[in-house]
Amino acid sequence: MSSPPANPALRARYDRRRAQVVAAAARVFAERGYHATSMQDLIEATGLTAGGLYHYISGKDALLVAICDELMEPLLEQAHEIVAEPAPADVHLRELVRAWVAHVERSRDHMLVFMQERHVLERDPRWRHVRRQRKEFEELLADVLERGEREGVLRFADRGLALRALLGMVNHTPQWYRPNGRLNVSEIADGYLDLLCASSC
Amino acid sequence: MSSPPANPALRARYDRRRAQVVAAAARVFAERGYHATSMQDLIEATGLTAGGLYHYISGKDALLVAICDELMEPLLEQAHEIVAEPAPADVHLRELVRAWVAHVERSRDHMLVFMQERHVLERDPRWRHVRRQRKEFEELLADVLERGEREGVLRFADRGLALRALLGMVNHTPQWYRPNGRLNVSEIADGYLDLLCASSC
DNA sequence: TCGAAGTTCTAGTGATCGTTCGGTTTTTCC
DNA sequence: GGAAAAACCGAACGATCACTAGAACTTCGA
Repeated sequence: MSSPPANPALRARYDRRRAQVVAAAARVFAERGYHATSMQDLIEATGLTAGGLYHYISGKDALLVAICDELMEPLLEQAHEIVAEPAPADVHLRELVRAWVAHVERSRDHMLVFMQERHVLERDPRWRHVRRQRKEFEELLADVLERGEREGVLRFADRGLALRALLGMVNHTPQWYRPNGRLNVSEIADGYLDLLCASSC
Repeated sequence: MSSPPANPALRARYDRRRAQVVAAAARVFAERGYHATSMQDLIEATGLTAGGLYHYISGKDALLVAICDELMEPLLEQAHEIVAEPAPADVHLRELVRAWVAHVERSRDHMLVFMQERHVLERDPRWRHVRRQRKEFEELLADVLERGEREGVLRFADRGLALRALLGMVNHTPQWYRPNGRLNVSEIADGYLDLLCASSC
């Protein structure tokens, strides 16, 4: 991989092209899996050749990191904005889940890759920051659930299990969600919330 | 791979050894992922050598199929026994989820592999029967939910979404479940059911 | 129009992949 | 104890893997 161009205008074009490469990689990784995808597959998906592809990335694993970053950074930023607003915990929870499920629509491939290659990310020390992002999001959720009970606006038979169930439900969504399906993303998010706190909120 | 011994006693020993090989493969696949695991990894995990390993399996993919079969066949059998008993649908559902979650404890590695390599199984025509088994189990669950509403013992805001949520919750369980953890498998199963039908059963 | 910067291509590299096969050791059974 | 069956070994095989070097082409500013 060469360094990106210094000229700002050219840099913008470089970034745009690189984003196309990452998006194509996300599509193929989501379909075939990261390890099952060869550079040849990526070459065909991008329309480039080997050398051209390596002009934009340092290696196959850099693509995986880029995909995870593109997923988690905007989600985390959005999440922090939500909980920064003064509001009761149940409102925060609803907005968090809606933003999260909305990501299924916006970045379905990214989420599928992130879930599918979880074990890769969990083990490699190079990808500690991806692990930290996931952990940060889950802790943010856990805090909201805990605060909800303290504020009296949420109640769970078992808060820990409720968190795990929520993570399971939402993270499983990209496996079956189809655009123009029967339910849109806010209906799905609200449906999950109804299940999670049918007895409280 | 050579054919298994004809002699029944020797055949039993052969099968036992082969089961050990499959179990070792499940452990490594669950940790590293199917494609990321090399035959060298499996050789080290089994304590055999390349030739010895291929005495029991026809190839790497046969191990994946064996793992999925070991998971789905007993689960499906158990599920059919449960719904064959005369009982209301809510009872069937509870027993189904309990049996299912119990599989997390019994075959955690198998479940992790089955979930992680879902995309492999979904695409390859050789593994149609594994897909059919998964589909059969999900349809069995769907039938119980539908019957529960018809019988008036279950009620869901959205039955389709409830099924998807249940699949997400349970299939996500092996990601966080630890033996000797705070909750045992029936507590987990009942917790899921409380979430799923807090307003009905 | 010319040189520089940026982009893409071609033709490979060594390493590692899953797998094979002839041979050796161990076990079984009469 | 001896022959046959079974279990296991390990040095290879060809294929494919991720990746690279260097040249060719394109785009851009002056």
